[in-house]
Amino acid sequence: MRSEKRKKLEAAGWRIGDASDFLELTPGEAEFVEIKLALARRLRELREEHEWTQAELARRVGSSQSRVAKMEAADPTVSVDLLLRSLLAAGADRHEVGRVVGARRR
Amino acid sequence: MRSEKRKKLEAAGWRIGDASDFLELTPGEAEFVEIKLALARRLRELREEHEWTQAELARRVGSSQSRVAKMEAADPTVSVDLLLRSLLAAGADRHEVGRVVGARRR
DNA sequence: TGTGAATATGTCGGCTATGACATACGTTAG
DNA sequence: CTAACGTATGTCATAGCCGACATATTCACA
Repeated sequence: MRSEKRKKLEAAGWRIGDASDFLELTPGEAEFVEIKLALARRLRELREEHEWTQAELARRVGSSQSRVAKMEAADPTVSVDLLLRSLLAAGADRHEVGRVVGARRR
Repeated sequence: MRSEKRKKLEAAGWRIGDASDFLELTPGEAEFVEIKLALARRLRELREEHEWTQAELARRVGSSQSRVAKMEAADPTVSVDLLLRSLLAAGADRHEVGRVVGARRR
């Protein structure tokens, strides 16, 4: 499996091979990336709990299978807005989203 | 003061006078708007606690005074991404953001 | 092995959120 | 009153996210 560090850097919009491999994120940037990762993980969990395909979730959200795949991968082109809307469409409520955002590593 | 109902509709991207005055939001849409409003409220609180002007916060976020004003007003053109980044730049951590997102009316 | 379903990845035109700027409004002090 | 400061509102060009689509990859099962 790919390293957590690498995953976070890619979620932050970086690509391996960039000179930025050695750059650090500010605390705020790091927190932002972790929040996105947590939302993405929970989205996949919820989808699987419902036994929906990505295409099925996409239909419910009004999006596409490829974008759902990118959401679950915390792709840098995916906004928190879309992750949030998708989580809510997948049945999460405010309280659960807050729990996901605030939780330390699962 | 403007009614809460109206504030939510405007945050959802609607304008008074629209025929959509009578439309309802789906539960997910309503939750989404409430989350945005909660984040916006907390951002203003944090800024005021620091005794920063909107311009000062804008400088720290890398944005502009007008956009900070729009954030705090939960303007429909501001993303949750930007609200999140701003909250983190204002000193909130993951846990606090989660608390804000998940909390019922303040 | 092959074959189909699910998921991942890459790309693209269109739309939207963005920072910047101008300017209006509100408040407080002189 | 006026001036200074903070905040609100409107507009604009551009960057970035969007759904959609094509295609590659992975997986399950026979």
